[in-house]
Amino acid sequence: MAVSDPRAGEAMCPYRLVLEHVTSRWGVLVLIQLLDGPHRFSELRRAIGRVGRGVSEKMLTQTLQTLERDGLVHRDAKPVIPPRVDYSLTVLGREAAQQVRALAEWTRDRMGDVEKARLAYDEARQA
Amino acid sequence: MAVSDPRAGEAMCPYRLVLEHVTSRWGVLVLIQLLDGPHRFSELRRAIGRVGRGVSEKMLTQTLQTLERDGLVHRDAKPVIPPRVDYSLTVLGREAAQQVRALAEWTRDRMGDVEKARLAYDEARQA
DNA sequence: CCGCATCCGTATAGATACTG
DNA sequence: CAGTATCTATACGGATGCGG
Repeated sequence: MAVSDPRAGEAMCPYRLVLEHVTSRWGVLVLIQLLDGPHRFSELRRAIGRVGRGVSEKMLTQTLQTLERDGLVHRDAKPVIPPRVDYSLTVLGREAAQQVRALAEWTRDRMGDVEKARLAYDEARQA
Repeated sequence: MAVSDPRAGEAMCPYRLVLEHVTSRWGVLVLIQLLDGPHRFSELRRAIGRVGRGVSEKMLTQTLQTLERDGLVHRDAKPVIPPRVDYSLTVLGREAAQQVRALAEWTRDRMGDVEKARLAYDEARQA
């Protein structure tokens, strides 16, 4: 189930579930982006879209709902027309986001080594 | 594609791809487990199985191949019968694994807050 | 026997079209 | 603009096969 329905998903060591929410494909990117400060739904979508291929509306919704239910993201829906919803990190969410960002930055810094390893790997099993 | 075929998956900012490998469902658990030291294939499978629902052989194989190709995991196949294959972290992999473990430990520590948030969330939208 | 490849069925991720 | 319904693609697990 991963990031799908916020409620689903018993029958597993509960902390692993939260870990999966935090490390999920879009969860990672949402958390990092929200470290910048609050964002509207579309802002998030656009911001994430800028790096590689973007999120679909559905996945962003699901991800946000899951993170909100876990208490990592705060949702502030203003009753105006057109609707305006702002998302931000809770204190808990900020702690998680910082760790996730550190991991993301590490990955970027080490990309060179990874590419090199991949070349070696692919070359080694060149048929 | 996530953790599937080690080679697949162009058309995306490359570091995000590595991040997905590292944070993938089984990648996380493999990396953490290998911080303990080298493990055989079956040892990994059993060790991971102990927490919640375990990995299938297929997914463990895929995960290990992907991580090996990224230069995070070292594979040492001894030409004996019955076959024995030992997996261990590379220097690069150890760096990643430590960050991942930190995140996992944070998650365990904060489970209480998460559970509380979930209760509030579920109660708030009690139909 | 163990590590791993492959085929298939199913659950879930994910894209697109639609609603208020 | 924010979110939902519907449909398709794919990740994942299970069973099977096979070489060492």
